Amino acid sequence: MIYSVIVDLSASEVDRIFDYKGEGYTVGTRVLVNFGKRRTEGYIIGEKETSDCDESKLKEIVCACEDFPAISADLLELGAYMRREYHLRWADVLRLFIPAEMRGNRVHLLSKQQVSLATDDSLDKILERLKPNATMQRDLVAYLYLNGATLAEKINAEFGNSALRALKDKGLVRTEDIVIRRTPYKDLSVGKSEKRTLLPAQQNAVDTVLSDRTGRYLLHGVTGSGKTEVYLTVIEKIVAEGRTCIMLVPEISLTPNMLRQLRERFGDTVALLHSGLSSGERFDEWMRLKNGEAQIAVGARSAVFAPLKNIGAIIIDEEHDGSYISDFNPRYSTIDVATYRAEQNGALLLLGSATPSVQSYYKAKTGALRLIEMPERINKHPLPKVEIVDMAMETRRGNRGIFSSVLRQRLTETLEAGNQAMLFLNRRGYSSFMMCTKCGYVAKCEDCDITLTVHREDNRLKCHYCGKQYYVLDKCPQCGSAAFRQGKTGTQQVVEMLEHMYPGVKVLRMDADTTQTKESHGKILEAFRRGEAQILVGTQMIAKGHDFPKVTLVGILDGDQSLYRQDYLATERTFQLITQVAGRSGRDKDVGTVVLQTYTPTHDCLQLAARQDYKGFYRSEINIRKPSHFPPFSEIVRILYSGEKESECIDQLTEQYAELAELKLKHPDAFYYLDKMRCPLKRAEKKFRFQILMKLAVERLSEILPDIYAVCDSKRRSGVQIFVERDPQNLS
DNA sequence: AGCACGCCGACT
DNA sequence: GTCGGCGTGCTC
Repeated sequence: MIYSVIVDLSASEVDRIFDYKGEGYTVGTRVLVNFGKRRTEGYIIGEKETSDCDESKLKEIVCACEDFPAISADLLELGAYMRREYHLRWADVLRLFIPAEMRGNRVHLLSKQQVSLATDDSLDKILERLKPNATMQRDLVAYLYLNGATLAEKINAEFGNSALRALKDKGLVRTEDIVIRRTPYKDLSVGKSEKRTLLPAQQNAVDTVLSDRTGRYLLHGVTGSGKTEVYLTVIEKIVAEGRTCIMLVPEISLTPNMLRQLRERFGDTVALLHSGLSSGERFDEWMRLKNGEAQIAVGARSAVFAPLKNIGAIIIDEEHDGSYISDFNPRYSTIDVATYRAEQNGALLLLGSATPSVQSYYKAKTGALRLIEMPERINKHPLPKVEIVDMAMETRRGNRGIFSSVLRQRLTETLEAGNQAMLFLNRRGYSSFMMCTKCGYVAKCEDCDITLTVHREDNRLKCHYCGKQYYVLDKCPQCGSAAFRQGKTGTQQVVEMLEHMYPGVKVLRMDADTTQTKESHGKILEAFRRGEAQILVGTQMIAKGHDFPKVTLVGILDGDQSLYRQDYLATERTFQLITQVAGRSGRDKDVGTVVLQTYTPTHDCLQLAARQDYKGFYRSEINIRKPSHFPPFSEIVRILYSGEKESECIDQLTEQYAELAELKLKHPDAFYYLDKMRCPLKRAEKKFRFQILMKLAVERLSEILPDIYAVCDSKRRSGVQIFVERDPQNLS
């Protein structure tokens, strides 16, 4: 038999099928092959009787890496789809489908010795066969009789190795190897599963979703409306029918909470998949899904590739979240992948959000998704009251600080009432830049076109793009002056200011700097939940999903910040962020307050976010995007060129741009827009950056995309990296 | 991606 | 004279 093999090398030159000879392999199996002068792993993606190339040239497959096909037929099919849609390499796609450490044989099943009695005789009968003074042996036998099979390591620790050996020699006990499953969050406290009654809105949502088991749904429910309960009930029904489910949450820090709720309900049939697990845990959880021990996969975006058969439901919580679109190779949209898998398996797809992406809501409006609404909070808790504070006014009144007088007052009230506050500022570090007041010099990274951020803790300047660190300047390298002005306040400085303003009040900070170790995330959140601090200061990452009953005040220090993004998603991201952050306030019985500080208090987006008026926001946004042909009325495609030599990048771009211009001439109605330019981020990690941007007609996309991808592959020069992105989320 | 082959500068 | 730089080409 001839097998089509993809070698596990990520390079465009070898991104094609190589034929090998072999007997008795199954498609989807990972194999070892001799390739050129060396040996590498590969994936069998097909089999055939004859090869297109000279069969005498074909080598023999060395052996299989595992004794089962690691990749199922439908995942191979998904891989082919992703390769076509996103212009990815086979190897990069296939790697998504297996635990990383399976490659190179770096992870194995963990097996341990287990000790058990070798006879069914009664305890007295066994003890008769032992000498009265063999106390250790007698104790051990009694222990095994009472506790059943026990791990050898435990027996050895408690009874010693010689007693065990003696009993084994007598044939009274036996040892055997058993497979130990490494379980993530083993000691997560799991409560009793109580049968909850659904509220009418929840029941209605569940009924609608289950009315068509192959439907596509968008569940639009305000924060606190009880979407999770809807997900759990749907999963319960689907699993009861013998089918499997995938439940996705936007980021790793949210998985423990979802895992707890799933385990309460479904116990061991839940497996967790995300990149934060240890390699052993990830492998074992993957194996449990693969061999059917677990039927429910929960995790961040990569869990969409869970090795499940007969999928009945794929649920994506907080579907608008940017983390569902991977930002670098292999780049894909989790929602698209989920849609494909749902289609393949005849499963239902359920997207949920309090602030759906404009894209998804548009799909709901035009019929591609069925819209389900839950407009009220559980128990009719009112949404938090949002006060917009005009910071320009504050400045005129002489307050140049980062806290408005309103926020200070609310903060004081909150602390006096014994409640907690969260302050949100999407800028980490101490201050955003260091600038010479004499000549205007601003410290920048040597390798990137990025302004360096001041970090006080270790007194360094850091590049937030590549992470490179520099000593803090004592004099200006340009003019020698020692007079510096510092840029906008970051989270570190906010904490310092708060500690000064409220002596004795404990403040916690959560941002990329304080969450570098694996568990620090959870630890900070737990400490805050337990009330060990009264104020939590943080970036993006405090905005999502976490429930803090004692938080009654949320302060958004710089509500404008994400509006300054120079792309069409700026408003959408700002609206989502503010609504999400505001949703953290007043989740218990107290009415929450949100103080939103801004220099543009009349901006539509902020006004609508303050009223939590999603539909108003959607209407205003769609009215802007339609005439200007922005998504969902087009699809943006970007080709990014980067390389250390500026001229090589320009040459490569120019050549391919000419081909695209020709393509546009041939299909004028497929292009709304085509242009080339330097990227706003001119240089990153020593590489210059240029881009071609296109806005394409959605209905012509499937026809024109292969041509565009072909252009990306043509006339390639070494030294220039080319990266194509559909629907880029940031255009830096 | 790797590893070979192949043609030009500074050294035991 | 050679050792070794990395440019181009190939891998079933």
